[in-house]
Amino acid sequence: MKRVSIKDIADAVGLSTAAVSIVLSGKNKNRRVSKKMTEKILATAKEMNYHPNLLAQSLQSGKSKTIGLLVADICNPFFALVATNIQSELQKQGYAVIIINTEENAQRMDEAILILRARQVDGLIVVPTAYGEQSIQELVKSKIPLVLFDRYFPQFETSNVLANGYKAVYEATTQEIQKGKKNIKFFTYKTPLNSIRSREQGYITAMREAKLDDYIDIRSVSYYHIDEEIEKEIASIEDIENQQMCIICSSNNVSVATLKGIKERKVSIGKDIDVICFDKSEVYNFIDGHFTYIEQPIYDMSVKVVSLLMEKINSTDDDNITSTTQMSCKFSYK
Amino acid sequence: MKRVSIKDIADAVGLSTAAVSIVLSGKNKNRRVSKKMTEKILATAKEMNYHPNLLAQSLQSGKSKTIGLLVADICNPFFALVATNIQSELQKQGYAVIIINTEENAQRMDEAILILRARQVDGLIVVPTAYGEQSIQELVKSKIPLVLFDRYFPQFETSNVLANGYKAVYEATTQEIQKGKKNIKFFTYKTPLNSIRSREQGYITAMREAKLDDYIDIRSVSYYHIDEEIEKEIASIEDIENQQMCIICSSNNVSVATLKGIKERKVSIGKDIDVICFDKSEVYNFIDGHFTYIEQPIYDMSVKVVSLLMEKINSTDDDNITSTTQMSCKFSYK
DNA sequence: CTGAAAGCGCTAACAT
DNA sequence: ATGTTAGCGCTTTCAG
Repeated sequence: MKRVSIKDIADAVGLSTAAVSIVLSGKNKNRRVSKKMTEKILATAKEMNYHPNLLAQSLQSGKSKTIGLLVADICNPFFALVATNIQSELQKQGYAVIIINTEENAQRMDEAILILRARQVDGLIVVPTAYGEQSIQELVKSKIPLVLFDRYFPQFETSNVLANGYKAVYEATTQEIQKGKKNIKFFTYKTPLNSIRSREQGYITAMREAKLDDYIDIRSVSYYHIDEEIEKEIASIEDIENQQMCIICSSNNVSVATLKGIKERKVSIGKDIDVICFDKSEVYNFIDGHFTYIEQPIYDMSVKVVSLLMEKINSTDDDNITSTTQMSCKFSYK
Repeated sequence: MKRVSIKDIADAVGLSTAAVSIVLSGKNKNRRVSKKMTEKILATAKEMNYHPNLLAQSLQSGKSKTIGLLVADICNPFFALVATNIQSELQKQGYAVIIINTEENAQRMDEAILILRARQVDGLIVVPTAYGEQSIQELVKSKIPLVLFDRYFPQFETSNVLANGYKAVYEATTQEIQKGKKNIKFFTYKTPLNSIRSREQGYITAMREAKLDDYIDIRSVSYYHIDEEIEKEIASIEDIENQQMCIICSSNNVSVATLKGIKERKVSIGKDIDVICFDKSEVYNFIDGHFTYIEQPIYDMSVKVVSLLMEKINSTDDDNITSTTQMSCKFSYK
C-alpha cells in the first residue's frame, strides 16, 4: 500500500512531474498542458488514488497551513467553545489547528511555543497565561503572525481580541446602583490577568462615581480553590437575606461557585439578594430565582481573531499594524 | 529574520550539513564528530538561534509525528475532557494532535479524514459518528494506524477502546430491582450508536432476567431536541411522585435534561423518585436530593487509546492485531 | 505547449 | 574522524 506520488502519475502518463503538478494543483488556467493530457492526468490520479502530500508542499512553499492555538484552560467551557469556533473558522480557510493546553502555566506555554515553531506554524493565536510576558515578548520579537485572545500585556505591541469586561461590569454595577442597591460586592480570584482585573476596575469605577466608596467590597480567593473559598466567603456573610445585597462575579467559575454558596444559604436569588454572573453556564437552568448574566460574544470574537490573524499572515510588507479589538458583552436575564 | 537552517550552521563552522545534523540530533554517540567540533556546532547553533524544521524531518523520515483526533462533539464535556487527556498524553511522546470536530456528521468526518491524511498523520484516533461506517471501512483498508474510541462498528476489524456501558447499566438496573423497584424506565435518544444502544441492552437484559418484561419502558427522543423532548416526557408522567419510579439515563445530555424535567415537577430525587445518571456533570451540585451516577474512566480510557495507537505505529510487521478494550465504569452517589 | 533541473531542510548511505 | 551525495514529494523557474 505505497503512497502514490506525483512522480508515479508522471511515469504512468508519460509526462514530467511538473506537468502533473500544474494540472493537479489547478494552475492550468493558461493551458500549459493540453486538454487531452489534462484529462488523462486527472483520470489516472483518481484511478491511482492520488493524494497530495501537504508536508512536501509546505516544505517547498514555506507555508505549513497550520495554526497553533494556545489555550490557558481548555476544560473551561468558555475556552472550549472558543477553540471549537476558531478551529472551524480556520478549517474553512484550509488551515489545520494544533491546540495546546497550557494549563495556566507559563513554562508549559514556552514548551508549546517551541513545539509549534518547530512545526513551522504560519501563525499563532494565544490566550496567554498569567506571568507569560516573557514568552509573549519572544513571540513579538520573532515577528511570527500572532494575535492574543481574551488577555494581553499592554507593554507589548500585539494585536488583541477581547471582550470589554470593564464596560460590562461598569454598566452592571451602575444598573444595580440605579435600582437603589448600595451593598454591592465583587467576587473574584487572585490573578494579574487584565481580563479579570479590568472587570474589577469596572466595578470600582462605578462605585466611586456613585460615591459609594465605602461600600466597595472585593473578595478575592485563590484560583486553585475557587469553589471552597467562594463558598466560605458566602457562608461568612451574616444575615445575608436582609442586606439588600448584590454580588457581582468576575468569571464563570466564580459565578458557579457563588451560586452554589448562595444555594446553601437558602436565600432567594433576585428577591433577597441580587447576583450578576459572568459567562453563560448550564447550571443556570437549575437555579431558582432570577439574575442577570454577562455574555461574551464568543462567536464574533472567534471570527474576529481568525480574520485578524489571516490579515497578518497575508500582509506582504511587515508594517505589522497592531490593534486591540474590544467587543461588547451582552446582558441576559434568567 | 530568516530562518536558520542546518546549512547555515554548516557554512558557519566550515563543516558539512551531515556533520551538523548528526550532532544536533544527538546521534553522535559513536564520536563521528570530534569533541571540539561538536562543541563548536552546539555553540553556533545556540548563537544563531537554530530551531529544527520538523516538516523537513517529517518529509525525509516519512513520519509526521502528528496524530489526528476526530471527535463527534467536542463541546460535550465528556469528549472535551477526553481530548484534553489524549492531547497531553500524546504530547509527552512527542506527538502533536490535530483535533477536528465532526459534529456527529458523517460527511464532515470524511472531509476531516482527507485533510488529515494529506497532512500525513501517523495515526488516527476516531470517535465515529453515526452512519460513519463507510469512512471507517476506508480507513481500515488504508491500513493507517487507527483506534476507535467510545463507539465502533462490529463488522470491521478495528481496535477499540470503550467503557462497558452495558455492564454498568445492567448492574444499576439490577441494583434498583433489588431495592424493590419495578417501575424502572430508560430514557435515551434515537441513535444507532452502539455505545448508547448497549447501555439500553443492559437495561433490557436486567429487566428480563428479573421477569419485569412488562415494566420495560424506553423513552427515546430526538438527538437534536433532547432537552425539550425529555422534559416533555417527564411532564407527561402522571402522579410521578407516587410511582416508586426509577429513571435511568443513557447519556450525559439525557441525564441533565432529566434532572431539569424532574426539577419542574417538584418531586424529591432519592425519595419520591430514583434517578441514575450517566457521566458526571457540574449541575449535579445544584440538585437537591441524592442519586447514583455512572462515571466512565475517562483518564484510563485516554491513556489506553494512546498506548494502543502507539503500539500500532511502532509495530513493524503488519500483523495488525485488533482488540476491543472495554473498561469498567464507576458508580458514585451524590 | 512541454520537460528538465533545482531546491525547500533534513538525514541515511556511501565515500574518503 | 569527517564529507559528499542522493532523495523524501512538491513547485517553480528556465530552457526547449
